[in-house]
Amino acid sequence: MTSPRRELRRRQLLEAARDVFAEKGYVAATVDDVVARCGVARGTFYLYFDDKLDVFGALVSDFFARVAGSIRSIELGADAAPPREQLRANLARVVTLAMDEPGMVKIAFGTAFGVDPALDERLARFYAALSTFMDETLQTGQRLGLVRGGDRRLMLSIAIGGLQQLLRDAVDGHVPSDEHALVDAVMDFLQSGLLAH
Amino acid sequence: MTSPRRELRRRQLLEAARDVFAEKGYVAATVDDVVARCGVARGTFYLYFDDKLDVFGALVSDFFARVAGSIRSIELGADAAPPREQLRANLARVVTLAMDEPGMVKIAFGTAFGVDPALDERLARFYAALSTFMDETLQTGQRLGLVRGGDRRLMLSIAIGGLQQLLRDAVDGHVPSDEHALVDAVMDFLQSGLLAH
Amino acid sequence: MTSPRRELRRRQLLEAARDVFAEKGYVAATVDDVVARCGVARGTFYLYFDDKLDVFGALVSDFFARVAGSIRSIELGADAAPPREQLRANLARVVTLAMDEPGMVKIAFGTAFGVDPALDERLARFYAALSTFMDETLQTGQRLGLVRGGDRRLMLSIAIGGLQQLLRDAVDGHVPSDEHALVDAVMDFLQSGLLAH
Amino acid sequence: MTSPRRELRRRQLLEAARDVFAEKGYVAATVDDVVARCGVARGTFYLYFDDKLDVFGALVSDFFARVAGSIRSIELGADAAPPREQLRANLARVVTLAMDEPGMVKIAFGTAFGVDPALDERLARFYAALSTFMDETLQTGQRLGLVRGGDRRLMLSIAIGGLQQLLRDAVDGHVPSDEHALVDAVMDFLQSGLLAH
DNA sequence: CATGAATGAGTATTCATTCAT
DNA sequence: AATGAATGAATACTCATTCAT
Repeated sequence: MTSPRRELRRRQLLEAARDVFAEKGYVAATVDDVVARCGVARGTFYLYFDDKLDVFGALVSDFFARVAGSIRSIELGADAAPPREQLRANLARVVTLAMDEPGMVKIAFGTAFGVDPALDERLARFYAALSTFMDETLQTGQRLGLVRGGDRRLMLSIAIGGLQQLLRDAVDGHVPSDEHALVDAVMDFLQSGLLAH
Repeated sequence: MTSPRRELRRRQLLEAARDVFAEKGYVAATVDDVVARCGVARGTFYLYFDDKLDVFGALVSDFFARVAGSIRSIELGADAAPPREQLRANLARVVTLAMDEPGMVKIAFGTAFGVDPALDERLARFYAALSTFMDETLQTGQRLGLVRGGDRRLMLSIAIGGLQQLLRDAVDGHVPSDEHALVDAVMDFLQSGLLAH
Repeated sequence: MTSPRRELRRRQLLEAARDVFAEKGYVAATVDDVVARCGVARGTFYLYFDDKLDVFGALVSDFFARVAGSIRSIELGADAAPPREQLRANLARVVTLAMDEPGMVKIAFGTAFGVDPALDERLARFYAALSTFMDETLQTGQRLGLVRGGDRRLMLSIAIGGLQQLLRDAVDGHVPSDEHALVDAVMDFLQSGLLAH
Repeated sequence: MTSPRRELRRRQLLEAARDVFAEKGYVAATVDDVVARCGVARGTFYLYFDDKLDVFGALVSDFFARVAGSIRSIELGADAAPPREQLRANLARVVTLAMDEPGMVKIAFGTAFGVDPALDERLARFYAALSTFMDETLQTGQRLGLVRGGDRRLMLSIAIGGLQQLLRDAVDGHVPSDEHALVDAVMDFLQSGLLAH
């Protein structure tokens, strides 16, 4: 059904779209840009995707899936690593993934609402899924006394926003993109905040 | 030069633009939407602004100025309030401002990059200014031992990103928008991070 | 509200559209053709009409209204002309109208179903209105003994189809377009059919 | 030359095309629709037909041939049936054919002019052929005193248009499609027109 | 000051047709 | 014979901006 040739072309288009979106943003990017980068004709694009939003969705949903897939549940067994180490390892995987896919970081975290209602809905779904997932994690953490008390929604909003911005800035070269340093910075923030004690 | 009448009309247009941008986003918003909301003709818009980007710039630069203006330097004199209280007071003023101008929060923090190179540059300038301003504050804080050590750019990226997201979520109704609760949440984060001790 | 200038331009566009539709048919006609014939820019068209279908609708509904408006009810008063004369006069007015607007005859009677669902609906509404109107007339005629008995729907289908085709052929030059001859031909058909007695 | 297998496939494609054209109209119908209904690949279509217009032509010319073939010349021999009966029999055969092929009625009588110049020409040729054929019949009828006098082109235009419309309406369900009733309606019209005597 | 008619560049999308496999 | 991937011409529609009145 999906011949290897077809699969290859699809992948080519996805990569081209990713690069174009990352460079010019979703709105400014044209289907023409994408096919030109692929060296195929305009119509070819529509053999693989319904429209511009469809590629965007494919790109973002795949990226979010990989992000989610890189996060492991914190194990509490006697022979498991300390929770804080597991958390750091999760963070490290996410950071690595992000640094490996700078384009996707720009796309997934830099595409604003309000451009296209259909796009909005799509992004909202992704964020909601991510949020729910993280909320459950946090809830468990609180129950186990690993996470301090407080309104989880507020804590999450700040934490996710902070991580997003850090990754975005790293990708844009505004802050150093050394993975270890990034992970440390986040861990420090999560452990101690910003102020001296 | 600027008759009061002219000033009034300009302000009307600015408010209309703010509302339209907040509702539909910069890209989807049309000059037509703006003038329709004002009850003036298409051409009138161009008597007050160079183009669409010009209103956007006026809106955002004014907002950033007000944000910056609401922040007071931390005083260390013997009869000054404790630094932490001053920090909280600053935060409170920013949060109040943001909750008073939900539209501007959406616009300033929710406008996508990549829509228009000129717009990108404009937004980048504002963020750079904000970042520089905060960096100086942080630097002072570190020198005085009020802020823990660490790479300030990383710390700032996380803190600013976290605050932005929190304000955005509050404005969008994703998290409760009680000002006191928001301030507390940020203060807690700055003081203790997320993890239990 | 509708300035005379605006009204003029609208009329120009309507006439251009009518000519283009008549020459190339609804499908083959492009908005470009229409504006080119008017010497205005592409966008101007959309200041006056929602889209291609909108002009078509305006054209056809106006034409049907004029056709309907040219038909007078048959008067039966003592001092009224004989019904057959009144019928002939009605027919003559319709034929005159049609010969004055050959383009509209082509458009109204030569645009097929199946091109565009929205178009279909529009045409169907017009035909339904015409049919209802004629049916009532026929019903009255039967009651008064002026029209022979029989299934009115079938009689109408044949009569309307016959008249339509005659007008179309006259407009296309397939049959002579002398108005008097056309009226006579239809009257003869209505009175005696085709076969000798 | 034409293997039975090839012939079979061709027939499949023709029927699929007929159904698709009847459902969506010539313009809206796509080659894709046709091959999809056949379960063959896009390219296969072009192994049997030059292009879209070619199938249309094959369909319509075949249908017109069958219509023409169902009409017998009026015999005048002493032992022949009365001419009026022969006329009715011809009519009955045409109506039966039409009701057996509702799709073809829609296609042949319901395809718009102006879609494609080549298609226009093709349809015009068919109508011209039908018209010539009928004209000769009518001429004979007039010579024999079976048909009343008058301009044959006008009479034909009305009669053909009336029959076409009746068949179309029957096929579309706008009028009852009982074959006997349809034939009677046409015969009545040909014999007596519409008005009472 | 204000108007609003006019402009025209810019883009997503469809689909008949070809051709290498 | 058959496939189906690829082509690319063709078109409707939007909207920021200008300018004559």
